[in-house]
Amino acid sequence: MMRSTVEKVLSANDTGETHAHQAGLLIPKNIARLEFFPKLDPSIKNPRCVIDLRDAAGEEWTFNYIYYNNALFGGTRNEYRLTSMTEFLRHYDLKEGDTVVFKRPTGRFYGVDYRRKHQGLTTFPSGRKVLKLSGNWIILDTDDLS
DNA sequence: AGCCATGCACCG
DNA sequence: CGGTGCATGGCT
Repeated sequence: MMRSTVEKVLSANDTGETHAHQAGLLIPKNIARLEFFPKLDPSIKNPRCVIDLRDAAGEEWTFNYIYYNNALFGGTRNEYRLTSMTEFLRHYDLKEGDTVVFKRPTGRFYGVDYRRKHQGLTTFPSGRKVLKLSGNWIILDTDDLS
């Protein structure tokens, strides 16, 4: 399926809040499989490519998209990452729980955007979202809040 | 599968 | 020499 956008809720490690000097976010395999990002050749070790992006404010960024795949070469790694995102994450002060949105490129540039975490937004095991307000009021079905 | 963590190389 | 990212190991 050719989706036009993908997004990920940032982990603490993604944003650097755990003080891991890891600088980027882990891409879940199901997103990698969409081939939303360029396909990386698994026959070579740690294949990568550069991704040019533009955000809603018109700022341009360059991330690296890497497939750490040494598991296919006798090691233990088998995961995708977008790296070199520190500048972007700091520029918008993105934290754990915030969401980064990627839009399929029209020309040379992918689109990047972000959405702040709702304060008090939680997700029930059923997948239903709940926004807690003051005074014990809550809002159910928060799809239209985005 | 996903997140947390780190030794070291590189670079200002 | 301090900050950053690479490449990898470790834990859940």
